[in-house]
Amino acid sequence: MNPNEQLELIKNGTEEIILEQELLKKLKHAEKTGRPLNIKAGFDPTAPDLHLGHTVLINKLRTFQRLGHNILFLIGDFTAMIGDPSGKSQTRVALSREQVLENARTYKEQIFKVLDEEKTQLVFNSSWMQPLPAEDLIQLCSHYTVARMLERNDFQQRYANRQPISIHEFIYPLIQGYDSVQLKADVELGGTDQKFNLLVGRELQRDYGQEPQVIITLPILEGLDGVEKMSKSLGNYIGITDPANDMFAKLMSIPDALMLRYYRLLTELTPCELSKLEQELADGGLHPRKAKAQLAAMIVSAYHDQAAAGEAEEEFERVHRLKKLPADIEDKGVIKWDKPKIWVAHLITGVGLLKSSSEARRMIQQKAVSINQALITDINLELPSGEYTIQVGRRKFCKIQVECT
RNA sequence: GGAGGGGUUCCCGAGUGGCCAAAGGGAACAGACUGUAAAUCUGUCGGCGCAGCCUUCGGAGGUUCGAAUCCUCCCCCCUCCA
Repeated sequence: MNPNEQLELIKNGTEEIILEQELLKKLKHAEKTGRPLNIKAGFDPTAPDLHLGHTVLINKLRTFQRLGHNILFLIGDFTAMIGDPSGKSQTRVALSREQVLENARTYKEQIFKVLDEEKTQLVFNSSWMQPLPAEDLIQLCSHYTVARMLERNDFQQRYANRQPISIHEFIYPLIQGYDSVQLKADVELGGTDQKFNLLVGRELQRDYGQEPQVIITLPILEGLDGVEKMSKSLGNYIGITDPANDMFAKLMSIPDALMLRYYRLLTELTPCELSKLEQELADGGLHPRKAKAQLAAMIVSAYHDQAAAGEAEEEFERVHRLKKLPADIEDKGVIKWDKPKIWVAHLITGVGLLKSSSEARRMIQQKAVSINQALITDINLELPSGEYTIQVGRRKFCKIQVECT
């Protein structure tokens, strides 16, 4: 593929490329010399559960990989000790060597669902940061000023709002930039919230006498709520190792307004196909529910397979549209009770569907509890020995055998 | 070193002696409706076999008939000045 075509493909779905001309130049140079570009992307080893939000970037890495470039998947095990201060500021605990390696292993398992293992280089920034003498670190710090650091949006805001900023947080962008120097990165990818850090890399490379990297920022994917960015800590994520049924159901629960964005960022639809889809949705030719199910099926197929996607869709239909019991209900085994009858609330908590009998009481009052498909209305209901299928709300089910004595 | 601000139920945040299990918002959960766990509306949202009782407002004491609110000591966080 010629450099111009490559550029088009790379551009699709990106937020910003700094600078596009430089990228084109690099692509041309790579083609001429046969030396592939070094494509860098850094990940924090503290969060080894990858979710769809991460895949926006990983998919872009795959694009580069398919174009024959060299992927440097950087695990920021050294920087993890600082914890990226971008956005929220929560001091993180330093990880042990063992934990880092363990997390790295988990990363590998996950990223190679998307990337080609053979062609991906996994690097750790501790390998050059650990041995770096203090003098050199100080020297590194001299390349940047406090005023310039404070240009970064979140630092600026925190400073203005009298929120604390620790000195070591200033070092984070510097190290990230220094990683680019070490790796001689030609391109670095990151989320839009990484823009500042990525730019520091350019400046440092220049200072260290290298050709500055091109930076490509990618949109931050919103989570299931459609507002906050997808993250594990906010609980609004879809993990790429989620079971097919969960993945499908979670995708069905995104707000309609988010659908096209998910299509654009998470599937391989071309811009042309996307606009066609948008058109169909707008003129009512395509039902939003169908469009969403199709999206869900596409994504589940990518991380599981087509058969799993089909089954997940059937299951979803069964439980949520037809409101029938799911195909597989967890069997909780036997519960023994030393009285002739058991109170429903105790049964529900005993089986672990709810945490307290107060909660069970409320759920019953809200008409959310059924036993053997019959709605429970009496809060004082007591049950004798027998087998029961309990349902609380739409999503919690279990089977239990009760033995009263 | 000096001055000031603050720690409230999952989160943000009100409350400065009783009407406070604690406003409001968010999250979450449930119900209705539907096109789906979209959207919208309504409700719930510490525990307890619950019209009652018990435990909560950084920690420990104290004042009071009564404290998240007042006093004492302690712990933690932040800002400004130097």
